Amino acid sequence: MAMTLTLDQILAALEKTDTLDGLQTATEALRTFLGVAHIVYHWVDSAGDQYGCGTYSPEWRSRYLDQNYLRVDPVVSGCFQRFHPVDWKRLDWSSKAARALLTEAIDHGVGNQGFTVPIRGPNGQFALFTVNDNCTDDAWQAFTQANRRDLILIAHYFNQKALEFEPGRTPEVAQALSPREIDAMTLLAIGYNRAQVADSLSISEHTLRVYIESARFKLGAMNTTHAVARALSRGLIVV
Amino acid sequence: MAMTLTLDQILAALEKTDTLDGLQTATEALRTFLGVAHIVYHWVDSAGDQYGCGTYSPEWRSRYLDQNYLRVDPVVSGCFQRFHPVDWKRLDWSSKAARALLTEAIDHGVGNQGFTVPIRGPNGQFALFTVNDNCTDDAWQAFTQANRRDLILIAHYFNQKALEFEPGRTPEVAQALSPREIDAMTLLAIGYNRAQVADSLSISEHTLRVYIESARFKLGAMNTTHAVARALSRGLIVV
DNA sequence: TTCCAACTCCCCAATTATGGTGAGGCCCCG
DNA sequence: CGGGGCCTCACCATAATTGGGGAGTTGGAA
Repeated sequence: MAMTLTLDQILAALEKTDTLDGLQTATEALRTFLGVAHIVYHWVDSAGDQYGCGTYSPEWRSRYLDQNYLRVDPVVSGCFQRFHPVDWKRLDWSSKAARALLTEAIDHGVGNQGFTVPIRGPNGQFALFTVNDNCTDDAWQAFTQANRRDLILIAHYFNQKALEFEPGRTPEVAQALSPREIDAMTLLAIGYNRAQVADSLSISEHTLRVYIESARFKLGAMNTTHAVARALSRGLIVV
Repeated sequence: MAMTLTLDQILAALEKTDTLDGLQTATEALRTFLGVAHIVYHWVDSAGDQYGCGTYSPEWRSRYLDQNYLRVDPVVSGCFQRFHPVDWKRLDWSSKAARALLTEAIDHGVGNQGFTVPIRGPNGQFALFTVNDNCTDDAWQAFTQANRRDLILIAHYFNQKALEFEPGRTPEVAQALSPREIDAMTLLAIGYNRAQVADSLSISEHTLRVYIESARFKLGAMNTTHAVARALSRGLIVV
């Protein structure tokens, strides 16, 4: 079968997709198009849920979830700290857990080469788009250099599509924090206690409490630490 | 002068840029290349700091900063809640302040059409990449449709460059937390109090305290909330 | 104009977190 | 085989946070 698929066609197909299964199909098509072993789109959810579509074997996928490899995967933590796409070779595999993960992944047919594009959306949404293959370093570098831009674009479109499917993504957005609440959360996040925060904001500690409590309410948080964590992971404050 | 500039050349120039002025130059070149009135890259910092390079008039730029228009600009708030690029016409201009802003912007030569790409980086970094022009709706739609992908890519490269200039963005190598410390931080970040965390981990609350304190020490944090915030923003835990 | 959200201030009592100190067992690496 | 990090447990006293009340001002939106 001749290769007639183009990037344009794939992106157009993505735009027309109206089910999650559509993403799965697009992923398969993409693999053929790019000529790599695997393509994975992986949404790392703030609630610890994960959604992904891709071409990894079901065994590996469930193994990854069961073992909570998310916690030790250098691809996840490495990409979380970076903006630009990353070649797996450039990540930190020094920890034993990480090396064990890699070995096991290769055993599951993941391939020895990988390239992952981090993607971020509103409310601290974070996702990964990965391609990988089994080949030499040189071949892989040539591939990633040649396709870098397309991969960035594809990752972008995948995420856009995935966000459209996300249920209840919009309602939470409405609850923005007021300026004072943001101030309070920010100062708490940098380690100030209530007395220090109140002092920094030149308000009474009593007033501060009102802000903290209303922020907690808006964020659906059970306590201050929770509220700050949510504000952070939703990108409402930055430290 | 013939138009010989290509997207490749601009992106290559961006990659070679090694000063902030370089971004300014690239912005100007880009305007010529795309044939629009203005190009602006705008980094919106949560602390209220803003960095931008672009082709808006200095008057408008300082006016925008002085008046703290960031707080009322529908482009900013609208893009903050979206993942995909946005045409200014699709934003919410219903508030009086927003309409006043738009009128004033047009008076300052900003143009009646705009298209903005939101971009997000690690640690909640948020930036905008905007093109705008003075033309009809039809012409503008044709332009944005034709250049959408390039604009996404350019925005991406601009942000990558800008992040490289950011001081202290590649800070001390985050000291890793032990598995138990990660457990503790994670459970605290999802709102559990110490009793609940200890219960979840099936350890005594006394033991838990040891983890929290050692995590706090490793993270250089002043209190639990601070420690959780740091663990989150360093990507050591994902909530 | 009227309403609402945001900002500001206050008390009391109960609950929770923290600081300081100490100690035993386990496993890995040099 | 010893040092170091990790996991586990405990007490005491103090500091900090939280829950549940109530109340007045202001500025923008319907």
